[in-house]
Amino acid sequence: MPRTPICFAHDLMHKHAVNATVTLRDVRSRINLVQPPVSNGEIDMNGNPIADHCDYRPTSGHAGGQKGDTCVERDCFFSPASYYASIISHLLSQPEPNGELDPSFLLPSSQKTELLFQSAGNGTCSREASSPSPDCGLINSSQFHNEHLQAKRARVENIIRGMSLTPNPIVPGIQVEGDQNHLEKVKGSYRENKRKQRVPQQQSLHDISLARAGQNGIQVEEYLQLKKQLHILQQQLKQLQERFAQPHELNDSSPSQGSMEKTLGLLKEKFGQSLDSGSQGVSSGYRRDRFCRSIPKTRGSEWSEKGTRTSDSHSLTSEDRALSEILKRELIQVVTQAVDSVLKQVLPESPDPQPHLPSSPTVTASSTGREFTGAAASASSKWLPKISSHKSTISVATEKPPAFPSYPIRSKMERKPCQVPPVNYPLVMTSEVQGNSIFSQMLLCGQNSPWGSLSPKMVPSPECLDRPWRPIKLKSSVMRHQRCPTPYKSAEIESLASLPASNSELAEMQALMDGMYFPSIHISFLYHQHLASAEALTPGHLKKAKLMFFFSRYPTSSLLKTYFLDVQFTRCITSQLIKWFSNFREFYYIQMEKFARQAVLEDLTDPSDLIVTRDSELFRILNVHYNKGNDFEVPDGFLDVASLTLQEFFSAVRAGKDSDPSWKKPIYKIISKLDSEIPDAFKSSTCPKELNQG
DNA sequence: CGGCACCCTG
DNA sequence: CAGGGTGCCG
Repeated sequence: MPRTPICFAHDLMHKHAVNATVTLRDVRSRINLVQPPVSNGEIDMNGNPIADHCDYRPTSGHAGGQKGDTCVERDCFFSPASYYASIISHLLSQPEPNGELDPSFLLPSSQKTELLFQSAGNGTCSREASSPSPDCGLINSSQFHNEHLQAKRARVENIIRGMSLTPNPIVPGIQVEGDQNHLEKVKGSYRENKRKQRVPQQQSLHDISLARAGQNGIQVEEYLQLKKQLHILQQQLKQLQERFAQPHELNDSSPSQGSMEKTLGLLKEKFGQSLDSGSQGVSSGYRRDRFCRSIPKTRGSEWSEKGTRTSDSHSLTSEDRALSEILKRELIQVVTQAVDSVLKQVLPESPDPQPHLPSSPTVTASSTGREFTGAAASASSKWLPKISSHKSTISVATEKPPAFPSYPIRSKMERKPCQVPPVNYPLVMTSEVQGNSIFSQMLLCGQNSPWGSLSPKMVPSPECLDRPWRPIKLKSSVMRHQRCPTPYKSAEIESLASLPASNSELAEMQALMDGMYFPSIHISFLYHQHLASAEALTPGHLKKAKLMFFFSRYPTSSLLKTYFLDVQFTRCITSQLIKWFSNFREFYYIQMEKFARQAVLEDLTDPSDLIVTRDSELFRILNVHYNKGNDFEVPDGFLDVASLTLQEFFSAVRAGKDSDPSWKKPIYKIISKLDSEIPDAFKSSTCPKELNQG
């Protein structure tokens, strides 16, 4: 019987839920035209008419033909051209040796949207509003705090000594010259760094915040105050960086008093000088040099997590490395927290979970499984920040290729350009932290659990919950998005550094520094955190793994390591995680086989009739298994993989291949190639907010 | 041999 | 979901 040829375009599909959705939906629609659908007799789930501009072609030879590994054809063209033109141009500009697509270019990821947005802005980073009056930071606070510093010196020495063996800290890199020792290391991640450091990002936060401030009627002073705080934080970050860098530079000799003196002198210098942006070249040349020198050695390792983890470790013990990593994360976390705090205040009217989608059709996940009109934004919306774009057309297209001409999304999806902050990144903090003085709060934290509360990688394991220094709850998944650079990276902070600091803020900074200088508490705390995080996998990890299964059926152990950063991977833990996924697959394949056999019994002939939709029983079973509570929106890509799996099983069973004891292996091989990229949000232990609720 | 995947069992 | 067994692979 003549079949409708199908174009699966799987290389796009399985990596990009949105695209895949369109393709399969389209396919399904066509199938529905040819013959009634298997289960539910309605038309296309979206109620859309059948688009007819996809050039279908026979694909996988299900009906007995031999099937290659790829099993799909890859050419599928839609209109309008605007979207696909960009795809094509991307393809042309991104020659991949293996012919694989860059998974990032279709997904409506934060990165993409952000790129769009950034390209919409102008590229300058200096703004008048960022250069307020430079005369409010002239207090000589070294005098003010001299005694205090003296008193702290011993402790500072102590921590410096303690950190003398720690590897290179993380510092937002700016330049790499002038440090041959670390040049090689930096090279590896330089590309990524460059990408993260792009000026437009600074621009975006800056302008956006400014625009918001103005729009919302927030007083300029208030805004500037916040910026000042950011500035202070940044200064403190620099101090930390230098503090890390110094022991490294002097690692031949003992962490000397000289190092200490330098650091303290630096501190004094900063406190004692205006931080006038315009004139910092003179007064801060020394600092800047030092800062920049410290960058190459510090930047390389953690901001690009992959592959560099071990690069800085020749002479370090694993414990030192672990401590270093933890410290690095804390730094990132603090910056993130500060930015969140500022944004929260600058954007006070956006506590609404989806404030910039007021009339968006993406509002609900379909509990019934039936597609909602906003399916476009559904697939990744929970995980990837939606940063609106001036070019709403492209933004929409990114989220869903306009393969459905009648899709009424465009007008509804338009957003105000100023509504940029990615609200899908929770800005959830306790009220304490939301207070105006985040530094005081940080200090406050420091008394019990300095920084520990900010650890992004701590899963609240039972042991942790009982710790006296139990962290205040602070969630921010802004951090650690390797492939989704948020607009709030250190570059932004840097851009705000041209602000003068007030006396009180300097005092706060001092206090903060003091808080950080409790070495004994601090170090032991970090070690405890580290050890605690290593012990076992928790139910939260299991749930996370299950959700990850929607994206990856065959994760490698190395991939798992990158997504379970709060787990210290022993052989046992690794095996357990691997085993989990093995169990997941087992259940998955059992269901697939079951339904495939059922379809065979029902005398279905065309494998392509077997489409797993959200309202199919098979999906329901899978969803219950992997997504109990239905609090995570299953990506469409999973439906596609499930459909293909089902079809493969169906074809095999129908062809009688199941008489072969190893008849499933070819299917496994096929499915194993359909893993898609797991959203970066999973890298954060706080990422899927659903995980923390359950 | 270790690591991994699959299978079977409880 | 974990344990244990088997088989494959580098």
